[in-house]
Amino acid sequence: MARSPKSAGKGRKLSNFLCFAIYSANLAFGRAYKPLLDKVGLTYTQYIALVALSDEDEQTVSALGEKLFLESNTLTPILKKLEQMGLIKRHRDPADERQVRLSLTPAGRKLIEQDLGESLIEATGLGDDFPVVQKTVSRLRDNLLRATNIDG
Amino acid sequence: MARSPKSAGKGRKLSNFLCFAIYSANLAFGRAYKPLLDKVGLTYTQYIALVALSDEDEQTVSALGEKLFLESNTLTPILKKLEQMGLIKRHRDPADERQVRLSLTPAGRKLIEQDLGESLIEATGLGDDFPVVQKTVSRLRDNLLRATNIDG
DNA sequence: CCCATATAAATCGTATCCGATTAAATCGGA
DNA sequence: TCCGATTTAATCGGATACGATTTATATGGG
Repeated sequence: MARSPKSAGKGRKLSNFLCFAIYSANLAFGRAYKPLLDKVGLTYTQYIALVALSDEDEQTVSALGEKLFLESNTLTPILKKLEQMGLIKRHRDPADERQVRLSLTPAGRKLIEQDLGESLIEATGLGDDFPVVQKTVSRLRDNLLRATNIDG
Repeated sequence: MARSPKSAGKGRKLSNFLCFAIYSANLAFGRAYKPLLDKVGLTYTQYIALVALSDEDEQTVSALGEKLFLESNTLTPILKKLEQMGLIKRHRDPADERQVRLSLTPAGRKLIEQDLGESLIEATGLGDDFPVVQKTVSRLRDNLLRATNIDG
């Protein structure tokens, strides 16, 4: 919850914390997606996982985790649910039985191709700044993770 | 997970989704704070709640919820934990027994005044852009919530 | 005064996150 | 070859989020 360097003295206010802006913006995105995702019976995280899986067939759980910044403890239950819903297939890699390979089913691919959330671009109110903000926040994330892993 | 308007055709890639940038940046902040907060025995959300409580004494749960964009279903367990740790006091308002009033204890205030997370400002790698990004993301959040509540 | 309505907080069930541990499979050096 | 170290998922427990419901209190019209 690092604060703005500007507010040095007393103002320990939430509104000056970048981490709170990110935290609350994440909640807001989840709520904005909710009505859209309810229609197809997906949660926010399930949808993000599906998008990442649409990128490439036969990914392992670890590879998916690297894209999503998550690990098997979080992903395994979500992936089992997606499989149970008929949106993905999971199977052990015959060449290395430790790994589980993941692929979208036709139903899963069809769902992703609907481009849910396209309608939310306008709701961000960012206009032409949209790609700039996206890149800035991604860089912020990468910087934080790098700093955390070096001296954490 | 609204995508950049630029990537119209095939690129349904996670890296083009603003909501994923926010989602993953939030995870990154949580991980960056973890070692700092572990030292004082707090979780990320508990810390955010404490900062919001330091703003004003005798807030109600609802008022705190408006600042944090959370409701009593999420806050009550967190507040009970903070009380149990001796960092806040909770008591029913005698003038309206439905409401619970919240205040930091001296221990709670002392903890907040340590300015944990100050060290993370540099880790964001944003430099002078820090306050700009903070305001942009806050505006994004407010726009999303407004759009969600109007036609959601 | 009485009760229907409204409001505030708490409770409950489901779905994430995450640290720590476990189980199974693979790998590598003696 | 054999066994310890490593790797990959999965499991488990604690702490959020959140929709839906419940409980307790307050309010207002008749």
